[in-house]
Amino acid sequence: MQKKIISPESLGFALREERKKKGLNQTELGRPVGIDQTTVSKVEQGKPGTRLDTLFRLLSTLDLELILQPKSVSSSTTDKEDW
Amino acid sequence: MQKKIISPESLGFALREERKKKGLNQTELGRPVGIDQTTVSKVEQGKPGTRLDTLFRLLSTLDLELILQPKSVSSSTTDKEDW
DNA sequence: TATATTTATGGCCTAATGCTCATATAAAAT
DNA sequence: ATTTTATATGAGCATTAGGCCATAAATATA
Repeated sequence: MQKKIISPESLGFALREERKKKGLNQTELGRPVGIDQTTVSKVEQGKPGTRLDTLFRLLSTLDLELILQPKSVSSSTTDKEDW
Repeated sequence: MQKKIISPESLGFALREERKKKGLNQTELGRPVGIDQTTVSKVEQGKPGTRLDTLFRLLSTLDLELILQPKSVSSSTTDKEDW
């Protein structure tokens, strides 16, 4: 249902999962927001230099949002079989 | 308690609030993680080009984490008087 | 109001993003 | 096995982040 993001790597991994869940390839994910396939690839691999605007554009295509909260307020499940 | 982040601007704004809440100035926030005051300033102003690694380093100083979730699952309060 | 502290800007510099195109590698399908 | 599709990687190029230094502008405090 929700996924804790603590690094560029975990972000990339979560994004990839969501993309697949939506049945998109990297090209289809990036195209509507003007992001190249090569860039999507790097983001999903967790390149730390990825820029915020790139991230937010991908999030909009995936209908995802970020929540900022104090560390470990997340009760919820053990992180498997989420959304 | 938690804050919805939909853009670099809202992120910057939220970070600034948290920093102040912790009684830190921009220099003190960035120093432990090797980030310059000028950079912190730009992040808080919502520069879209801010890099992910910069963000995560600031988050660690502030003891904050990001949650990735489908759009508007957030029930919670109307966004005033949060954490 | 004067002084101190904090934040915003600008220049200079190096390194890295992200784009386009091309291609290698991997995975999937026939 | 062969062909298609998807992902990863590399080169060249323009743009920019972010460090450092200096300083202007804005806030806070005496």
